Amino acid sequence: MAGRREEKREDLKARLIEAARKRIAAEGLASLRARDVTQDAGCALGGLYTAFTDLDELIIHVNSGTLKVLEDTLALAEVKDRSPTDRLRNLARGYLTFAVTHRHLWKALFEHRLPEGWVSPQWHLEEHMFLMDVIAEPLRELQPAMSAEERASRARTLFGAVHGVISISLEARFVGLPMEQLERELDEFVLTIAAGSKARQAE
Amino acid sequence: MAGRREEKREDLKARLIEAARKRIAAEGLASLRARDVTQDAGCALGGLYTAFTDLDELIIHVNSGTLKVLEDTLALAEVKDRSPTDRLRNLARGYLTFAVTHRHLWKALFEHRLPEGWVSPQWHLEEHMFLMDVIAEPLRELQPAMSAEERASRARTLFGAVHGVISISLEARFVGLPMEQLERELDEFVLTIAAGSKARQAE
DNA sequence: TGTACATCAGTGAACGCGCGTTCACTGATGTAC
DNA sequence: TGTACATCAGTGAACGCGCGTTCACTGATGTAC
Repeated sequence: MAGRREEKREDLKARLIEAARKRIAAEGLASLRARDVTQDAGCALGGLYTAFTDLDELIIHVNSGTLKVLEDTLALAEVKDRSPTDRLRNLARGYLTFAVTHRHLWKALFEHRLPEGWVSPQWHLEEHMFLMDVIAEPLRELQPAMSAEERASRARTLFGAVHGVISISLEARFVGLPMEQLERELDEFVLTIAAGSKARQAE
Repeated sequence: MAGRREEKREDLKARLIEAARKRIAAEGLASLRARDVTQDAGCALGGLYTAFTDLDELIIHVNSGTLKVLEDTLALAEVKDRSPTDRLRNLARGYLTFAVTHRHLWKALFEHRLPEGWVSPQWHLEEHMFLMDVIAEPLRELQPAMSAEERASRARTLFGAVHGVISISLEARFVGLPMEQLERELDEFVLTIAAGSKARQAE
């Protein structure tokens, strides 16, 4: 049983990540405190620094988990045998659903900034790629003539636009009614873009 | 000369706002420190609290000024006698130019959060409205049948989309090439939306 | 399997510091005569 | 215009506290025989 130590270590890491995840989900990234997390995880304050180098590294692990959940949500939304336009619409809807149901975790993905001069580890940067790939996929069908590079660029634009529309709506204090209207607005928005792309491609 | 005191007071306020503006422009909102600002403004630390209730109020005044500059930039970009589509494109370009040339001040508009439970004063909230009005204006020509309410909603969506596209591009670390390509991408994006809107309206 | 020693994960009190805000003081502006 | 007093803007040292991180210690896990 050579792995008793490593086993405990992994368990502690997992508990810390889970505790941080819950805290962020409940109160937002800005309210995350090392003391709260370690208490929830059932270890001493210093324990955090035996499992991770610092709080930022812990947050990166939480964000990593959030991206995986997002990935699953979008995979569910994608339904292979639909038209590319339908698939883009479903991706946008899936993203909206995700943003609404995991509001704080979703915001944490964009709010977290490393201290000046630090960069996220490569493995985490790569996790962001899949999002772009998922969007680029229906685009290929919509505009087969487009180069992979252009498509990547277009995917980023499209993501930025959808993200922006959703952010600005969820940011607005007056919550309550929108959701349904927001979904309609978003649908129309994505359909317009998709139709525009198709029309241009047909020229 | 009954105004000597008030005059000095206004002067101090102006110096503090200007100092804070420069600091934010140079280093970003997150690095703003009361000590730096008061030193730059040539007053004692406590002086800030005779002119403003706290640092947040000072930041609101900086943001207010930033919105005015944005307003001017967009007014210049608007050129009344063009087609509504051209005007929308120019607005988007103007917004991009503004974001690029006043990167940190622009970001500060969105980064600044009041402490839990506080709200911006009404006069500042109203300053945000003009942006939506400016966008809604060309939309009216594009879709005369649309209700004012729908138009407002659509203007917000459009703003969110353009803002999102620009944000995600400027956020990406690899600065350098984009700008021109970003402008082209943005142009095409806005034209697609405008064309889509027009097509739908014609149905 | 049992004993003696070595290692190192985990502890939590203490450190350290950044930074917004306060407050007793003072000197410039305003008022009264 | 000049003098005596009152006010209050502005000063800056001190406060206070939140909070991430460290570090001397200890007890559980691992190793050697």
